[in-house]
Amino acid sequence: MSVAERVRLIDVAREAGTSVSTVSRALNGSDLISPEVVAHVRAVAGELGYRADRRAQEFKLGRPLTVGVTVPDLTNPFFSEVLKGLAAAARAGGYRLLIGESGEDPAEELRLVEELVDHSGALVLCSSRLTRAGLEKALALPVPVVCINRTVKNAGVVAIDYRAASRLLLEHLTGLGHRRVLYVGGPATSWSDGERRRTLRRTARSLDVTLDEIEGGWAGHHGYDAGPTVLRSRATAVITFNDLVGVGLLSWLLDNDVDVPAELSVASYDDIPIAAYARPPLTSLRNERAKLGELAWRQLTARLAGDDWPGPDLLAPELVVRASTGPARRRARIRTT
Amino acid sequence: MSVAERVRLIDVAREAGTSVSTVSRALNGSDLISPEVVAHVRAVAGELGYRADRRAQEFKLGRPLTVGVTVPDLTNPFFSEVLKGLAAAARAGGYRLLIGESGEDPAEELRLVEELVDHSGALVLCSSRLTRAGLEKALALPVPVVCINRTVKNAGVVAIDYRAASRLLLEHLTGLGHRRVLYVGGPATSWSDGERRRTLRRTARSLDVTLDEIEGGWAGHHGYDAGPTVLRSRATAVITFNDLVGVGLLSWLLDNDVDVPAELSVASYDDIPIAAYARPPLTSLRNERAKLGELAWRQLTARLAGDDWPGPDLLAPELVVRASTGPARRRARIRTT
DNA sequence: CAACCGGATGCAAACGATTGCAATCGATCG
DNA sequence: CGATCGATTGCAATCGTTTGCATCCGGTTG
Repeated sequence: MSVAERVRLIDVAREAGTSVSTVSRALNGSDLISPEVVAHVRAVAGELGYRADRRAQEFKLGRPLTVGVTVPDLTNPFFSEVLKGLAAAARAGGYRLLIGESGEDPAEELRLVEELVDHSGALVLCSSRLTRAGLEKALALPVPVVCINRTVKNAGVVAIDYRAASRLLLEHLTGLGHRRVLYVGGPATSWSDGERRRTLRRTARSLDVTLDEIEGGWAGHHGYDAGPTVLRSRATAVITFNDLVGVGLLSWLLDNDVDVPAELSVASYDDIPIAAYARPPLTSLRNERAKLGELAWRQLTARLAGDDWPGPDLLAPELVVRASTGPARRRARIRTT
Repeated sequence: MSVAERVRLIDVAREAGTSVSTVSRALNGSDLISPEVVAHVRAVAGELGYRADRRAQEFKLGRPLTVGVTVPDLTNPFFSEVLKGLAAAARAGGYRLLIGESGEDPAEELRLVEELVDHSGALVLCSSRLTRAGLEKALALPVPVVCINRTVKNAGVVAIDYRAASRLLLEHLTGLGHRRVLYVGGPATSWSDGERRRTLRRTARSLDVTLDEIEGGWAGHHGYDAGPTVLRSRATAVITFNDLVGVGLLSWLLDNDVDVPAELSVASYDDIPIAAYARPPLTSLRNERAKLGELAWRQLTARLAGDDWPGPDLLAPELVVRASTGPARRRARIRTT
């Protein structure tokens, strides 16, 4: 049963007693063919279980119906949801998604891009970790490129408005009386980490808040491992690169009897589902990730239609306040671990 | 810059002063061509930035270098990690992955399968939610199909050994003195939920444990929403369909001052990363998800090489005991919420 | 009645790559 | 010195589909 012979156009033509051109036109809904013939051909095709060979089709038509996408990490819900939105939009437009995961590695991402471009008519780079030089190379490829969460010239750009995001976070914290805040950073290759730092610094200055920064990463264990350093710092509130890091940090703090938020407030970016189920539930910045994917598709279709790139789309986030942030207090004691 | 003209084989041939056949052979490493010509052609191709048109290549070769995969939900880390393993293995074999998400919907999955098969030379159905009839249809398609976490005839099968899994869980709980256990189920369309139930019942019987079952789902909120029902039950331990549900349930229990594990033990399947960061950390069954993907690829290559399907691959899980399970106690009180 | 017309259909040429086979060349051998 | 041989290279067919153009047909018109 499995691995049967493929039915081709010519088989349908023979069975229907017509030529391949007629069959092709009938199936593709050309108005050059008489209705009876169309009906007959359709019937025969259905009977024989004909399915067009998409490879031959795409080859002949020359225009690939596939969009290549890269993400740093498939297991991060942020990226999965962007993909969800993008996939839905692309599918509605008759396109398919070829997904590649770079594993947070710029070199691997470049390899991936070169591979994907051979199969796709367009490229979407989600939170690209490429170096500047790598990005140049990608943009020189003979297909349109959209970047999600990375601004770049001569490409489509869809990003979260980190300026607004950082302002929301810091205003929330200063409103609670915090004057000293620690940022636990993300991967050095991440453009959005850079943006978070830049906008946090700038906003901190304007709000007269002292901002400290340490290195972190993108996953739960990065947050957990940052625990001791966080505890030693003199900040009364912590902002983490994303919720995974935030949840990891919370876990360490609870393991070490630090009362959140009484002793230390924690807040983060992204608001992925587990943020709500963390202990204590994590204050975070909600963003419409699926919409990022949708907008990327919109930019792409505009470009594929021959227009110039529209301007960058910026998505404003929304602060979801939960129990992990509270009024600033004097730190109970300086501990060492 | 963007959207430049494609360089074709004939352009390289012209520039190099040879024929297309020579160029093709030179680039593909045929030993029929003299080394100097190979070097020259390679140089010219590089200079011109030639990249083979994969559509033409695949078309001509007839064998698609793409594998279609369906998953119910991209945001579930379980599936992402299976994809990771599969993608890595496929890539190493020179294949690409076309990924489709069904959104836990059997009808959508069927549409997806029919779409993917047109673009792929093989199909991997990950935790397929297809109905029996739908699955029959998929298996009748002219490509080999591998099912992950679903057993079926005339297809490759890779699955987690739920019999062993359920035994590990229940033995752990009975070892702690639990005699009445509640299972919070998953989606009705899930084969693996059925397996979990079946093996739990069977093992419960042999261990003389009373097993109750309620309906649940696949996501955190399903666990959270099950909270009241769980609390009303007379069980001293709960097993949830997966960690997302488990974490959601834990969150509800903590919100409602139920002491875990003193009053109620909670354990689960899958051991995704957040299980370790939950409060309390969740006892769960670790499985090698990436390996599931790898094995699926192995089955596929065997089949593509013309062999029969090898037998099913079963992966034994391992119990990771954390703080969410503890000795059974008399329930403090029956509460109503 | 011949010329014409337009709708319906078939013929054949593409698309870009691979590959069996024939052609070419210089060198070797009898 | 001509035949032969092996190593290279080019010619041309091919994959399945789409599509411009020619063809064919019956019916209408002058």
